[in-house]
Amino acid sequence: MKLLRTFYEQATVAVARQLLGTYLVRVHSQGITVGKIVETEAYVGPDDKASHASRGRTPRSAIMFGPAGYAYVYLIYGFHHCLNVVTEPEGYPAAVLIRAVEPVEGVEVMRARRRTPGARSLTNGPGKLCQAFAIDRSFNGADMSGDVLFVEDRREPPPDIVATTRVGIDFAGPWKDKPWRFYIRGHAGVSKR
DNA sequence: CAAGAGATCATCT
DNA sequence: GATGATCTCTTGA
Repeated sequence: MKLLRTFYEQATVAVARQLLGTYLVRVHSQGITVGKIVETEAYVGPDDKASHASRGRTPRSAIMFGPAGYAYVYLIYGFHHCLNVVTEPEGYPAAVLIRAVEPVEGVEVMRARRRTPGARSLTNGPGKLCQAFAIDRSFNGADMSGDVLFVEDRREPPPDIVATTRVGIDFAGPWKDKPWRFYIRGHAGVSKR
């Protein structure tokens, strides 16, 4: 079953944890790609110094202030796109970054879009999975309850979750120590242990 | 296997 | 004008 707005309106950390073990689906004319979500990070509220929303509402961060269930996609380091889903009620800026998935369907399409053919490194990082799933800035603001990009809950038993600190945010002061990165314990598709 | 450099641009100051 | 919610390749052990 497809995850809808009511799911994403929950507390961000709860959404980040519950997304583990669900399936990211991308419908494209080249073929459908599906990946099991194995790693996420939560960016929570106006005070989280690691979050793009910590400097208030800007043209870029405005989407995080909006209603839940929409995609927030941005370009980082001039090269890579990162995919987030906006969470919590409208007016409260928060989102979940999808950091890694395990390729499930459409592996050949993913391989064609990626540089390295190594199956294990196709989608084990936020920039990598965006490339493999053909997700770019045109998806910023896209409705993730729609038919092109969405998440499916296939009702599997909940995974064993590891909570640890987020990656690449050393500048965030006390907020860098928040245990808001989550991944499935022991899973090979995680970007970093 | 680990560490480091370089690539490159939208966004905010 | 500075800087990143990263990735890949190269180097050296």
